[in-house]
Amino acid sequence: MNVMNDSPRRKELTRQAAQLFVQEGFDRTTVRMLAQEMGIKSGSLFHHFRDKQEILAAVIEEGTQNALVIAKAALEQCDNSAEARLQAMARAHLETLLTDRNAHVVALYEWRRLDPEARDHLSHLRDAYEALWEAVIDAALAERLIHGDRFLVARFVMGALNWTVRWYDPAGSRSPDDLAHELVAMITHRA
Amino acid sequence: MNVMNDSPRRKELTRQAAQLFVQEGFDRTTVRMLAQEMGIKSGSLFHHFRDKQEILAAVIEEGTQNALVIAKAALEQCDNSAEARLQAMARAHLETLLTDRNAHVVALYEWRRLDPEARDHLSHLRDAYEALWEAVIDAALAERLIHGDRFLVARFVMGALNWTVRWYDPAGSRSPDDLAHELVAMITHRA
DNA sequence: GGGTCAACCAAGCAAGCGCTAGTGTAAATG
DNA sequence: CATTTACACTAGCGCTTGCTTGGTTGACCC
Repeated sequence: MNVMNDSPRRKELTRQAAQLFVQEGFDRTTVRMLAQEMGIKSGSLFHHFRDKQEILAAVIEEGTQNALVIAKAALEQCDNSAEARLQAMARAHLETLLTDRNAHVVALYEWRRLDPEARDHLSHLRDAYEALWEAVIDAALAERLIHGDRFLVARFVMGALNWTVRWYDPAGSRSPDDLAHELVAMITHRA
Repeated sequence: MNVMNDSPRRKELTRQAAQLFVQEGFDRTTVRMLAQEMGIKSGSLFHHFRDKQEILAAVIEEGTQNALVIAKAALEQCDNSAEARLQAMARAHLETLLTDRNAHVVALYEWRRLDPEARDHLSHLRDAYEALWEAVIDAALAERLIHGDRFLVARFVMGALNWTVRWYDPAGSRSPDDLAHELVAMITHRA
C-alpha cells in the first residue's frame, strides 16, 4: 500500500471504477472485477487506493467537483435575470448528468456505502453545490417568478432533475436544453 | 426448501426484511442478519423463501401493491376536478411513503438487484401505478391547469415526489397534505 | 393414535471476499 | 553508477457468504 495522490493514472482508474459501480453496484463489484477492468491484478489495485472504500469516495468526489465547476461556469456566463439563471442551472445539471453520468449515478445510489469520514468530507462538497441552487431559487422567489416555500421548491426541483438518471436517454430526441426549458416552464408563473 | 405461498407468517417476515434492507442495503444484509431479526436460524429462512432474491421481490411487491390500492382509493373518493385529483394522487403517494416507507425505499434503491424474471413481473405492477399518474396529468393538461409535455411533466412530478424519501421527516412540522399542496401549487398555472 | 405437515434447528460446505506480504523491474533521480 | 520511486506481479490468509443437508418438534386430523 502506498500513495493516495491524484495522479493521472489514478484518475483513469477512478473513471473505470465508476463504470463498474454503475453496472453492478458497489457491493457486488469485487476488487478482482475492478482490477480486471483496469487491466491489472487485484493486488496491484492497492498501490493506488488504500482500500475499496477509497475508490468509491474518489468516484463521488470527482463527479461532485465537476458538477460544481460546470454549474459555476454556467452561472458566470449567463444573464442576471432569475429565469435565465434558473435555466442555466437546470441545463448545467442535466449536462453533467450526461457527460459524467457514471459518477453521478454512483453518488446518488451508493452514497450510503461511504464510511462516516468520507461522507462527512463529501457532504461539504455537495452542500456547496446545493447552495448554488438555493441562491438561484431565492432570486426567482424574490422576483416572484415562482411561488412557494424556498426549502420545498429547491427539493422538488432537485428531485425532478436527479430522477432523470432513471429515464433520460441521451441518444433520444430531447436535448438537456429542451428538458431544462420544460422544467422551468412548468414551475414558472408568467406567460 | 418448501413453499412460496403468501402465509401471514411470510408477510410478517417480509415486513422485517424490508426494515433491514433499508438500514443496510440488500447486498450488505446477510441471511444470518435476516434470520436473527426474525428470531429464527438462518437455515429456517429457506423454508419460507426460495432464496434471498425472493425476499427482495416479496418486499417490493408488497409495497407496490399497497401503493396501487391506496392511490385508487384516493381517486375514487375525491372530486372530479383535475386539481383535486392531482392533489389526491400526490397526497396518496406521500402517505404511502410515510406508512409503508421501508418497502418503498427498497423499491427505489434496490430495484436493480432484482433478477430479470422478478424485475419483469414487478415492472408490470409499477406500470399500472404510473398509468394512474399519467391519466391524472392528462386530465390536468386538457383542462389547461398545467402546461407542457405529458411525458416530461409526469416524470418531473414523480421525481420530485420520490426524492422526498431523501429528506422528508414525518416527525417534522409538514404533513403529507402540506407537501402535496405545495407541489400542486408549484406546477399549477392559475391563481 | 398413527399420519401429516408447517416450522424450525444444528452443522457445515464450497465459493468467494477484501486485503497483505514479499518480490521483480524499468524508469527517473542523485 | 547507485539509489529511489512507481507500478506491477504471485500467492495466499482469514473470514464471510448464500445455501444445503438431515433431522426434530408440536399442533392438528381422521
